[in-house]
Amino acid sequence: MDENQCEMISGLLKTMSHPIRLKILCLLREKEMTVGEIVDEVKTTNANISQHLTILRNQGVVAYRKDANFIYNWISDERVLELMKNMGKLFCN
Amino acid sequence: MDENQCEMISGLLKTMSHPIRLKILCLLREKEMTVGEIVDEVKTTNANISQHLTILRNQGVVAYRKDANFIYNWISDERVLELMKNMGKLFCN
DNA sequence: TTAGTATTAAATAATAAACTTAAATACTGG
DNA sequence: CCAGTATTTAAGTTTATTATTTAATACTAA
Repeated sequence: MDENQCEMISGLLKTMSHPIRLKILCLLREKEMTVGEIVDEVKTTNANISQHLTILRNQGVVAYRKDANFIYNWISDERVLELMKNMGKLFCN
Repeated sequence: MDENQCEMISGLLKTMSHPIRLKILCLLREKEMTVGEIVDEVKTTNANISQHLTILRNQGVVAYRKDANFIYNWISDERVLELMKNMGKLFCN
């Protein structure tokens, strides 16, 4: 883990470390979800979720597609999925 | 990963996500180090390192022992070591 | 085209985290 | 005890992050 990799990973961890964003990633582990569905699961405003989704997208963790009025989101980085799985094993047993 | 676990893990990730703190954890993977040795490796002030070490200790990630004038630090949470190893595998190959 | 739903954007306000500096504490060896 | 080294603490300032509010955009169905 050299200097650049350290920077890169700390950026990723920062993105993942907000409770709302981690919750979103948890939800998206199973299946893709629309913004509205996420709002229903996470206790905050629509605008707030939208902002957190923007951060996740900018980090390259979440991708999205449009369909009619809805925007579907999913975890686009396979490594992040693996990392979540590993954290689950280590800290949730 | 329930609500509480989510909170707990996001706290841990937040602690790990600062570049200086992640660097410190990287250094401590190999062996325990004194504060001064860490300062020599990381480009910032003594006080700054001390503050970051306090955060790592409060999170329960790093433990320390005193020996004469020196304070030796090491990673006390085996799961964090595992997590670092996993991140290395996923993002540094 | 209009009303309605879903989502984003922009600006501000509130909160938290970080760095800097200077002073304090803790220990050692003489 | 004193001088020197290692480390921490506290206070102040700066910077970054988060939440809130309001307005805007994009699409759909009637």
